[in-house]
Amino acid sequence: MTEHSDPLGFTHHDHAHCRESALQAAEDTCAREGLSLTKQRRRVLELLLRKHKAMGAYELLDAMREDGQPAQPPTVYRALDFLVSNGFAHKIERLNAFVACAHPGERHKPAFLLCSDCGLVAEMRSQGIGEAVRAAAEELDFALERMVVEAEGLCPQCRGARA
Amino acid sequence: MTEHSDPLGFTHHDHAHCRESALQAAEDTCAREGLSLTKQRRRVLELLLRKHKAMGAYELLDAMREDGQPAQPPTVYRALDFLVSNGFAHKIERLNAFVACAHPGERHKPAFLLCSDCGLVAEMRSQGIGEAVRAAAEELDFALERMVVEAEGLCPQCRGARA
DNA sequence: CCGCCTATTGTTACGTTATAACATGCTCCG
DNA sequence: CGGAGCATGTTATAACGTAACAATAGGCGG
Repeated sequence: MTEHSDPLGFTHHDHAHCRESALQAAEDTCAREGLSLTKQRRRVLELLLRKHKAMGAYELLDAMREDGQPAQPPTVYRALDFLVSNGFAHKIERLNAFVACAHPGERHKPAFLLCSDCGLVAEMRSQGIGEAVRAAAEELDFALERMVVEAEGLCPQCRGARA
Repeated sequence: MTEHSDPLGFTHHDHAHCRESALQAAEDTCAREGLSLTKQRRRVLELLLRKHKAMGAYELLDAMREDGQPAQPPTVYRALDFLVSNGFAHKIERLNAFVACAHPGERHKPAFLLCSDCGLVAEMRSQGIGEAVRAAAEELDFALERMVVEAEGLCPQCRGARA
């Protein structure tokens, strides 16, 4: 296993497990930090985990309607704000979409791989990239607060399919 | 001078000069590669260079209206598509906005610093970050095509102002 | 238990960003 | 000339996101 291991999405994995453990991590963190994982917040997080891909806010709204419990845009955006601020989900700027965090609980600066063919979104653990950005910022006396790193290209499968 | 030198925006610079040279570089590149820097495309590039900051498409439209030559959204988005595809401008995903490229002509994978206080957008030359992303992608057998790197935080000035 | 405070959610309406689809014009070249 | 291909104009609408205010719910001191 390397520092980039487990880029959620490149390999098969126990889906039910990752879903359960992510929810559990969210509950634990909320309990520990006095945050409330309310019904709507939990619902949105479950949807993100269920589909296990990047979803737009309106895609979430569609899913909520299909579940028989429709909601309005502000409801979803508020839930997403909560999830993102607390590290349970991330926004993919390039796609205007959201994914459940693949490493909840760990404090991390996420970096993503986006497949332009199949739409896969994989979250990397990449110490190296975070370090490089931090170093560049420091050299310019820039106080880094957040970083967006999204690499686009072809995932191994799609790359193969084109050969 | 380091590899991160000249992050356009941190230092004073000859504005008229950078504007002229960017336009010249665009013309040269177009001539060399058989692209046409048409009136609308040139207009949008000039506006980006004139304001020398990140501008939204509708901000550009406002400017065009004020110039007495109004245009419609598709016109601007098409010009921006051209400029971005050919490396004369970049999209800042985090801001849904566009900036003129600070290093036109050079083939590069841009990385940006965004000041969350004053709105400054600086384009870094950062070999290091590009390398780190490339390495991470390679390790996962991911065919990197494009990267989005946007570091948010406080620029030196704003950081100082808070001290 | 009650009433109050605060956080969360509901609801309506709207602002901002981006694109589809089709018509028109422009230019280069045979 | 004429048509092919690219660029632009034009209209309409899709997709993404938020402001503002009302209603509700859940915890806590009295």
